[in-house]
Formats: sequence, C-alpha cells, structure tokens
Amino acid sequence: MKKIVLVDGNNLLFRSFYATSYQGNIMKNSKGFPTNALYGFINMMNKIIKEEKPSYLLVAFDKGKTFRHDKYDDYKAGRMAMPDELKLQFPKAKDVLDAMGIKHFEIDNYEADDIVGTLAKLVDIDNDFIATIVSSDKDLLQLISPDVVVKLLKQKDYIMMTEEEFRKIYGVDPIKMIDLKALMGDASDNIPGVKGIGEKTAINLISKYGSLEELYNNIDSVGGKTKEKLINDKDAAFMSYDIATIYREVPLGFGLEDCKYDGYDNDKLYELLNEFEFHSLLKKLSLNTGSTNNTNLNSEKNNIEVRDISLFDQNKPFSFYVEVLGSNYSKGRLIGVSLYDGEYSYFIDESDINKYSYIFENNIQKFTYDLKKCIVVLNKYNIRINNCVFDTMVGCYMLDYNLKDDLAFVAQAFDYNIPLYEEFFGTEKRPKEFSVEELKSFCGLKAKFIYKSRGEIQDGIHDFNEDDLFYNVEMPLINVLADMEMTGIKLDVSYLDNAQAELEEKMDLTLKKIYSLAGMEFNVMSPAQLSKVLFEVLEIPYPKRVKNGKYSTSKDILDKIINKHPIVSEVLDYRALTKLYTNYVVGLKSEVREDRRIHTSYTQTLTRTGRLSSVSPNLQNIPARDEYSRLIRKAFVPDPDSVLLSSDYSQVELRVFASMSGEEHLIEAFKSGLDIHTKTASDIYHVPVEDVTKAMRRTAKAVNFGIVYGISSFGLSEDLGIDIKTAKEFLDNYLNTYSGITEYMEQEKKDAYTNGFVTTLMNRRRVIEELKNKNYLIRSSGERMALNTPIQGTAADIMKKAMVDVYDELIKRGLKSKILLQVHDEIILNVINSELEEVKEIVKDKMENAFKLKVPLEVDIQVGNNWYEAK
DNA sequence: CCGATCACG
DNA sequence: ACGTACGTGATCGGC
Repeated sequence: MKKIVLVDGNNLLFRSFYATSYQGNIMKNSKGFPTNALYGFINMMNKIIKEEKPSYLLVAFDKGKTFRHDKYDDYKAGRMAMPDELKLQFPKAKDVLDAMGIKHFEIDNYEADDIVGTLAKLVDIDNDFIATIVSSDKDLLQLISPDVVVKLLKQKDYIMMTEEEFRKIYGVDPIKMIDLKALMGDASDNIPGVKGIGEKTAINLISKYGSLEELYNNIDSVGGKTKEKLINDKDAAFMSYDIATIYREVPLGFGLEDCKYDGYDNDKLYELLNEFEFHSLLKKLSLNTGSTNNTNLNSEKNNIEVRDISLFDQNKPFSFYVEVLGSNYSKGRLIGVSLYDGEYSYFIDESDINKYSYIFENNIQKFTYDLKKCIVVLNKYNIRINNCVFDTMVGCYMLDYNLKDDLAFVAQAFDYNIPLYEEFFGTEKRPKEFSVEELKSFCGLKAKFIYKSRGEIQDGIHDFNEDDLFYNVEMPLINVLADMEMTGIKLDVSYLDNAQAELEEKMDLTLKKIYSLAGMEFNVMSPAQLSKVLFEVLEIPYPKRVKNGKYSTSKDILDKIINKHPIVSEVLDYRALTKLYTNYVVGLKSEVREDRRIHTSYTQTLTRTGRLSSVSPNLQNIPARDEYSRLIRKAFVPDPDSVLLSSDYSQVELRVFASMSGEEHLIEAFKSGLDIHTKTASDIYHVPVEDVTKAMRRTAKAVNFGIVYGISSFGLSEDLGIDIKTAKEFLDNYLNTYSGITEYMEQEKKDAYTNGFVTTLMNRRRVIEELKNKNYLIRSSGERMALNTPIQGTAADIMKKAMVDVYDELIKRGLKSKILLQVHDEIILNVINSELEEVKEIVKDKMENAFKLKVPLEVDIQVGNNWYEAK
C-alpha cells in the first residue's frame, strides 16, 4: 500500500502567519524580510514527514480565482485579502519545498482544495493508494472516504478524522459536510449559510432529511422559527452549497505517481534556512554543509538509553523528573520518576517509589525541573528531597524565557525534540496508549534534558548578575511555597453554607426586580442581551462613543448611567452578587479538600514582572474593597489555639519608585512618616498638611498610583472622572514639584530602548519586545511596561526575600507558626497563640529589613480569629 | 475556545 | 491623530 499526504499549502501558510504574529509584530530576518509564516510552515512540514512517514507527498496552492465561483466573487473577496507580509512569503515557501524535495502544484483558476479533492478522488479509484489530507479547514472533511483520512489541525495537536470518526461526531456521511456548511456557514471562509443556524441545528436537519435538497423539498414539515430562517435564507443556503463544494475534476496534468517523496537537497535547504536566519532549525535538522544526511530530527540529543534502576550508581550527581498525570500536580496521580546520571537514564515506577526513597533523601547533588511540584508530590509518599540545588524551570524564568508549564516547550528552545505532554499522554477525554518502554524513554529524555541544560542556564544566570536573586531568593523560596501549599488554610464551610443561602435569596429578589423594571425576562449575565435591554428597549442614552458597533456594559459604563434608570443599579447589584456567589462561595467550597483546608498552588514562573500567581483556587483575589463582599474573608480561619496574622507592606511600590528615581522631595515625604498621599497633596498644592482636603488627597493618591503604572493624562482623567486638560494640569504640577521624576523616567525609557530589556533592583530581567514594534500604541505600551516592571518587580523581589527570611527564622527558632498565603504585598500566617509576640517581631523585622532602600520599608500587622478580622 | 467582565495587588 | 494606565485568574455567554 502506498501512502500519499496531501497538504493544503495556502491553509498551512495562513495559519502559520497568524499563529506567529503577535499584535502585528512579525518575525523578520536582519534584512527585514518577513519570515514568520515560513518558520511555522517548515516546522509543520517536518512534523508531517516525521509523523506520517509518507512515500508520496504533495502541497497544493491556490492560483488565481476559481472561475466556478465567478458569480459569488463578493463572497470570495473577503477571504482573498492577504497582507503583503504574507504574500511575500509564498514564493519562498515554494523554494523551501523544492529544497525539501516536496512536490507542489498550483493550477490556473483552481484553489488548493480543488487540487487536493481531485487527487483524493484518484486515491479512491486507485487500489494501491491511501491518503492523509492535512489542513485546519473543516470543509475538506467532505473528501473523507475509506481510503482518505483528514488530519484536522487544531491550535495545538490535531484530530485524525476517519470515516468512522466523522460519523461519530456529525452523525452523517462525510460528503454531507457540504450540506452542513450550506446551513451553518463558515465565517472564516466567507460562507454565509442560513442566519441563526449553527452546527447543532444543521446536524439535526441533515441527519433527518438526508440533504439540503430534501430539506427544502419538505420544508413544510419543519417547525417554528427554524422554518422561517430557512425560507428567508434559501438563496444563501444554495449559494453556500456551491461555494462549499470542492471541485474534483481539475485537469491536473499529473498523477499520483508524480508526487514521490525522496528526501531533500541539503545544500539548497541550508542556503534558504540561512537566508531566513532560522538557526535553531538549522541545528534541529542536523544539517551541515557537507553532509548528505537525509534523516532529520535525529541528533544525539534525542537519544536515550534506559537502564534498570538496580544499576543506578547513587554516588554521582543526577537529575530527576517527576511525571504526574493531569494538569494540576497537587491533585494528579504520580506515574513515576526518571533519573539521569550523565550517561544513562533510569525509571522508578510509582509502585516502587518508597523502595527507592533513599535516592532522593541522600546528600548527593540533584537537579530537576519544577522542584516545588516534586516536593509536593513526593511528600504524599513521605519522601523528602534533600540537596536539590538547581531547578531549571525557575532558572529559565530568570533568563526570561517565555515559559509554558510543559518542559517540552523549553526543550525546544534548546533544540531538544521532546514530545509535548499532550502529544504523549493525549487529553483526559482521549488518552493515548503507550508502552512501558515508550514511557521510560519519554521521561528519561526529560531527565536528560534537565541534566544537559543546567550548565547553560547556570551560566546565563551568572552573566545576567542574577546569582544572588536565584540562589538566595528564588531557590530557597521554592521550599517556602511548597510548605505553604502543603499546609493550606482552614475554611469554615458552614459559614459559607449560610452565605450561600443568603445570596441565593438576594439574587432571586434582585433578578425579579430587574425583570419587572425591564418589562421582560432576559439573561442579565449576557452582555449582548443586557445592552439590548438597556440601550434599545429602555432607550437609555449610551454615555460614550460607540466602539465597533457594540455597546459595552462594563461597570464603568453602567456607573455613568446609574441615575438614568433604576434598573442600572439593580444590574450592578446582581452582577456583584453572582460574582460573589459563583466565584467566592460555590467556587471556594468546591476547592476544599478532605482536610477541610484549601491548598492553592503558586506559580513561580509565570508573571513577566516577578510576582507570584495563585491558582486552583486563586487566593490572591479574595474580595477586600467592598465591605459586604469582604465578609467572605470570615470563612478563612486559623488552626486550633491559633490566630491569623496579616502583615502587609505599606506603599511598597511607591517607596521603591521614590528610591529608584532618587527624587529627593519624594524620599523626604516618606521619611517624614506622614500619610504619603496627604503629604503629596500638601506638596503639589503648596498648602500645609493640615489644610489638605479629602478631594486633594484623592487626587494626589490617583497621581501616585498613575506614576507607578507609567502615567498618561488620559488614564488619570478616566480614573478621577475629570477632563483630560485638568488631569494634565495635576500631572504637570506633580512633575514640577517632584522635579527629578521626569528625568528618571526618560532615562529608564532610553535604557530600555538601548538594551531591549529592563531590570529590577535585584537584577531580575524582563525583555520588552514591544519597544521594537512599529505600531505606536504597542510601543507606548512597551514604554509603560519599561517604567512599571522595575517597580512592580522590585517590590516582588523584596517580598520574596522577606518570605524566605521569615520562614528561615521561624524554623531556626523551632516555632510552629507558619506562613499560609501571600497576596503580593501581604503575607498571612497561622500563629500559635503562645508564639504571637515573638512571631510579630520576627515578621516585622524580616519584612522591614528584607532590602535596603533609600526610604524605610514599613509594615502593618493585624491579628484576628479570621482573615476578615486580621485586616 | 475566545472575549467580556470583574475580583485582587 | 491616534486611544490609553501595570500585573494576575475564574466564570460566563456565545460562537
């Protein structure tokens, strides 16, 4: 049996282009030639060859418009529109295919899918051939047959669509895809379809009537609104049918045998990849000028020899990787642990883990990826990890890699070809099968990658002057966070049960009021329906310019019209109530574990500024501003014989800013010990502190915040609800009073442009690509990042250092009190009653002295019988 | 699966 | 003339 792979080249290039262009920022070589689509395209072709191993391969392209569709030109026009930067890459893609030895065809007046369709027909007729079609366009599913399958590309990964699979999903034969499209349309392909009919209805109708034709022949037996819709758009439906039908009688002038694939021309490909400056691809393809190697992606890096664990030499440093099934390690199931000693890999199955616990507990140096995960997972087996000195995940974070949680993503940057987690295990719904041997190699490769990449990451950290931050803050912090996650915080569930009942009552009442005020029932939570009711039915005037034809129903818009109609405040109430209900009552309750505690997970390697983030659940956004919502905090309670202690930094970010900018008056303001916003107001209004009014303080506070975010007079005016001119006056006044600020900000921006990155006081680094963007808005946003990141990031550095110091001191003194939570500038501890005074002192001391600024750091400590009281 | 919305610092 | 504050996560509706 001969296998041919048919690729829709236009589809693939389009996809690659949009997948790799970020906010209009397009990857180019040093000559300015756009290469982003090519990059994705080449990777994809390699992947196809690797996965499908075809002996025949063809890529089809569109050429000119398709004459069959002349009468529908308008509809085709939309999809023909192609940015110049993409157009330029098409001829190059064809050069690449030539170099790769891949046949490609285009035929005057036909589209790629017509060529593919015609070839698929030949495959159906020919007894020797089977075919795989590659595309993300569902339209091609109509070509499926016993001999033809479609590899339907998804965002990542793909679905293999066979005849059987198609029937399972759509309930009809693949050829009926045309009838389905005729009804449901396809926005991305400019097929109009019948308005108001989606996939579900389309499938129902076609499986009932068999075809579009039969459906309209029996239109009278269709009920209600659907019938109306069908009659209204009958012409559109039949036109859509024509557009969706792939033409399968293209005069090709060649046959299946002409698509033979025999591997690539080394020199030509090398030349092209060099021209595009795809250095990583050059390496990945193991291309050398002289070599005639024809097996790509097969470098030494991706080889692994797995030995039996009994042969493991426990006297050598080694790397290990903990493989957990499921997306959340704290709930997932341990599969096993792979080890790598520099030469060989070993695998410990979950069932044997306690037998080999000494491997983790001995004093030999270890390296891993995501140490926190390892600690938390192995803790369930009562195994402690000793002397793990390097976490390459946190290491990469220091180098500002764009990390995904999967090690395989990072491995790509190092030219390792490790399958992604989903590629190996599949999804929860569709798990993939694998042998024990495959599993051992897969995990072994990860351990090997950890071992091999450590040196380079270590050097990178050193070169960026991040040694202190990494070894003395981030690495020790892993233990602190692991401990916090494992400890969790106790929740008073019965309190939440009561809150739930109360909220249900209030929501019901509010909803009824809204319906009666509107004179109709509708889904209040749907922005589309709500805006219709507010701005069309009730005719409340929209307070802002209408953007792209859509009314926003966001809080700030509703606040502006709150006095225009009584329904508005009810809607706002209803939203607040449902948020509280779903997110903070039902949501929190569902996260309570058997020990009646909530165990959040902190992500140490996600934010671009250095902050932590908290997930499952997010405990960094528990209500605090609104008094009623804030009562949720009463559900967070201490252990027996303990209290909760909350300690938060006062105005850290502004203090950091004062210190970094060196602005003397601002530094003085902090040294004075006065309320900073009052003092600022006094300075900019030139009045004594006693004469500062509430309004003056409010303005000063808004400007102080604005400064931290990389201020604009527009943003300030929005925040204060004043016009831009007045806002600008405030701002100018502020900048004149604190005259060192402007110079500092200009310098910071200039450095950011020169270096392409910014740093915090502890040398944490953030690369800002946006500064290179030619779009003014994106560049401005980059400038604000350049101003904000050093401030937010330094504040984060300080808190991390403080947490490590507090944790160490508690351990050192043998105290039983524990850190439970961190909320950016606040930490929450469970404090044993008898330890209260001592812990207060420790926390205050360690936090205030975590880092030396030009202004003092101040913390506020409060204590209570729940989180609400401790604040 | 994405955008809108809104919770936090 | 442009249209705008920095950093997160969870949920919902609607495609």
